[in-house]
Amino acid sequence: MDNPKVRVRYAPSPTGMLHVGGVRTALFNWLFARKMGGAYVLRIEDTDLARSTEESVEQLKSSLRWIGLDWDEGPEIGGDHGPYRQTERFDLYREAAKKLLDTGHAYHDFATTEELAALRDKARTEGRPPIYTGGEYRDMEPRETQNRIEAGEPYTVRFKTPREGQTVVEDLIRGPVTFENVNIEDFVIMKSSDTPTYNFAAAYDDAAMEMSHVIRGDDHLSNTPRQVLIHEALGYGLPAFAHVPQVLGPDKKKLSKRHGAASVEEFAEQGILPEALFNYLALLGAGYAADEEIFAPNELAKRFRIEKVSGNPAVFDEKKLTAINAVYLHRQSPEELAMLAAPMLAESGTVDAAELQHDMPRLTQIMALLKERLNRATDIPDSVTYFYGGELEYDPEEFQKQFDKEFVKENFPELVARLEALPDWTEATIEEAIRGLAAEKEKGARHLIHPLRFAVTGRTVSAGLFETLQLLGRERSLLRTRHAAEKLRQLPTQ
RNA sequence: GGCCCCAUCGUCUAGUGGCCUAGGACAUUGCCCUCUCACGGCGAAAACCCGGGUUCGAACCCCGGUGGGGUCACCA
Repeated sequence: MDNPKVRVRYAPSPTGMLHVGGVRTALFNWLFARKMGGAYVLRIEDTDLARSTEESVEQLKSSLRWIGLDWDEGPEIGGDHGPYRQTERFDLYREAAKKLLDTGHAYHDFATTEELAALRDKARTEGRPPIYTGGEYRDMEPRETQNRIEAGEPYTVRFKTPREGQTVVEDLIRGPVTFENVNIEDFVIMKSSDTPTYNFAAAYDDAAMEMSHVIRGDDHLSNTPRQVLIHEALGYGLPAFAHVPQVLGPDKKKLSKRHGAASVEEFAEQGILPEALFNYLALLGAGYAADEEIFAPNELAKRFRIEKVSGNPAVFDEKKLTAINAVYLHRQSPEELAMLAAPMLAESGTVDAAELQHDMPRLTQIMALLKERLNRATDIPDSVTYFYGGELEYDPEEFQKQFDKEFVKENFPELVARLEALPDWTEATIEEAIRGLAAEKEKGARHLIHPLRFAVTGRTVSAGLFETLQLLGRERSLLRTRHAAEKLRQLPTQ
């Protein structure tokens, strides 16, 4: 389904980290472009000189790449419709503004910020909507305008919005959305600094870059009639619009930092795999059939249908993200997980870097044993600690709970002895020793297994005890069981 | 407040007038498996916001209300 005419874009403003809401719209654009065989372009909307930073641009790009949303045209890649940063397109906007001025679609406005604020206040107190229609400037004599400009009076350029009629936004997700023109004020297109406003730059660029579809957050829906007006005034055709709903926090408010993790980087730090975030976000409100939900990017793209995207806002559910992440984690091979784990272990200081170096095979075996139990990559360091190091510290209370039993006191030393006497240290021989002893004493094996597990891992939960013991190794296992047996002797007899 | 959008289990959703005694997934929970945990298997509880229409028949269509969200800048 190749369609070179299909062109979509993700157009973030580099004023912070890439937000999950942002990735999701980027994701929908990417999915749509892939599905249609069109182009997905990245455009940086950095016209707000005060808030845009180079650091954000870099973060944006790396976050996008991390999750796998590579762009076909844009910064670093180039393309036929560049430049792709709005700060590099100022001349184009000035030219377009001039065209609008010349054709009577825009005018110079000399009202000061203070005057405008006063007007708004007045309207508000009178209970009228504060819609600015240019006053004396809207239809000022060209001569007069010229004089003021030459006198050095500051001005903005405003769009001359029709005072009657309506503007209809044809939205792929919501159908036609109608706006009365009287409710749209004469908005600024060029600031007094001779730089464009968002609405103007975005509309111009979408036209100039020949976007066929504009897929973006629905917080832009109320801006859209203005952009439609600009397209029409400039004489360009309209792209199709699709406004996707916001991503909300559990309190149904727009998702933000105070809901915990909200940026792509934070999720990465919290042990979320890129493919898991990708999959989860794609599912969120995209209207895929619900029978299955683990899909690779290309599969997601194949099934994507923009008109199926739900119109209602979706609550971001970390639990479900974690569940999907667990699926992806479990699918990794032990080798891949070991590669993932090694740097984490070294960094957290759980394991000596040198030891890791020469013992990747063992780490791999450990990961094979543990992977079913992982939910997030960040679970790894804590879950492997007891596979390394020597004697363990025991929580006194739990120790008592595990060992202060008649049967354990009587038989644990014997268990230790039998383990020590084992000719081969394998899962099978270990199991046989333990079960054998339990059988002789006519007790369930669990009466030995639980205290042994605690002795050897310092925990009450772990993977299967026999395989764990084997992987722990004879030395370490015996060191710890002896240590535990020693402590057991010191337990006060009551 | 004006304008705009939205409304099915706690959450994401399926559903486009009869197939719905409303399906799935996550979360919750019972049981089974079992050396604990996890996995897996089998169950349970859990929703069509309200009120009017239209229709032989509405979760699905229309209107109103209510609720939630967005937006009202020389920010994007």
